[in-house]
Amino acid sequence: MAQSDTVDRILDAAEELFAERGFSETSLRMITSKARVNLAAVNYHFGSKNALIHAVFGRFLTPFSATLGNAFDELEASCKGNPPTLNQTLWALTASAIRMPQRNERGISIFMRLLGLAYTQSQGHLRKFLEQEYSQPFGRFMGLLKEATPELSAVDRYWRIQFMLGATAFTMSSSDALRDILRNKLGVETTVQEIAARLVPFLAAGMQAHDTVLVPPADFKIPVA
Amino acid sequence: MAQSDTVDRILDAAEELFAERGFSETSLRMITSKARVNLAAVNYHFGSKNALIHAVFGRFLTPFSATLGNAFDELEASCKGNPPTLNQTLWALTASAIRMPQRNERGISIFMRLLGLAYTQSQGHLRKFLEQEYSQPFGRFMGLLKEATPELSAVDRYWRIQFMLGATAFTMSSSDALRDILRNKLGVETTVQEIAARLVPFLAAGMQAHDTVLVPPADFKIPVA
DNA sequence: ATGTGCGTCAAACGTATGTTTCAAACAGAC
DNA sequence: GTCTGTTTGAAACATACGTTTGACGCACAT
Repeated sequence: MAQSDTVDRILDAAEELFAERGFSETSLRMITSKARVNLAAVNYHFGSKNALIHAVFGRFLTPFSATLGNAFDELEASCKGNPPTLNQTLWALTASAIRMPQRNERGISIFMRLLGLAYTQSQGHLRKFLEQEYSQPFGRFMGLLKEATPELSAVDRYWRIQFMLGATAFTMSSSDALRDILRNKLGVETTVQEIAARLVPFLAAGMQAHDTVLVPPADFKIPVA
Repeated sequence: MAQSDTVDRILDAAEELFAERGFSETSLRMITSKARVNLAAVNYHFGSKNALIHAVFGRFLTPFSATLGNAFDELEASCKGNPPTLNQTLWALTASAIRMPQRNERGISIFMRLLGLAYTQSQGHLRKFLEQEYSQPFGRFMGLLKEATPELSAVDRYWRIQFMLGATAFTMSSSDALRDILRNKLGVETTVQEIAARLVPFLAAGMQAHDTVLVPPADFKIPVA
């Protein structure tokens, strides 16, 4: 019943509202009234709205990057010197995300949506915070991708990684809405696990595509690598 | 020197600022001062900020959807009854986007970034506007995709289309920044055409991936379709 | 010349935001 | 019980926002 109650209630409410509506579109008054907490509590406990945003990310990103590090350790150990394959690397990441202890059943959606927003919304302070706080696991993931796709040129790999990030961040950032559409249109229920299970093969196939350019329009200049 | 000047200056400034910073993060005062126009001009000419956002989209989406319609017409005519292939369909879309008359050299980047924002930011009014205004070309594109991938289940196709949209919108929406990084890191210059030439094979390969799930972690439940 | 309609302008409106203030309530140590 | 540092409470702060207002200037038809 000490501070923890207020702090956690604020973080819970903020997390949910940010995921629903974005950062600029969520006011402190929405957060504090959802958390049933006084308005001043946010600035008292966190200092500012931006610091609250950082705290929301830190709360799940710190344990996640630890989990991810362990997953990569296990993966590399089980490969005994050989570099992990692309599929293994992607699955290690995906499984780590999905296995994170959830505060509630929507935890994974919220997690993903927040990451997507972080990447998409141009909140400069957030990107800076994430870069200097979590560059290590990100760099390790990149290194594994490089080892898993030695046949790609650096430029090709760079762009394809961007494509993967895009497909993932974008899909996850609106996964709730997309699930709703699918339910109404085809009457199908979908879990985040199922989305991930469909996403990984898509990414792997794209990452390993042969670079042949098929049937471009006649007047469309194909650049040479 | 009539109204057109003011209206277009507002649209130009708004387009650029929206693409840079998003919708909520761009105030009317930023727009009008960049356009060197009186604050009240926006509400006078457009009625509201939301209507201005719609106008920005309409200005390039209306000619684009016409161009795209023609491209699809040509493509279907050249196929004489056979449905166009996935590659042909993707190239028709890509080439139409690239061939659009540009207001300046960054036109295509701005175009793509705005589309990405429209998809990502939870601006309800924008989504509604786009749906009721441009559902026809979008639906036609979806139909072509369906004919080009008859082997996919409806659910698989739905998700893979979302993945494609994500990779495209996301990459294009930050293509300026990504190009800068590539220039600084590898000393390589990149055009939007080159990005497209790399993106299309990636998308096509992902779209046609075999749905085999390789090397999932032992305790990761693979959902069955 | 004169009135009419359209576009511009500076100023203000009401509302909502993030943040600050300061008194009251509370905890635990002595 | 009293003191001390921490946490809450209601209220106000200054600022920024989208929008509205009414006066003003200017073209052009009468």
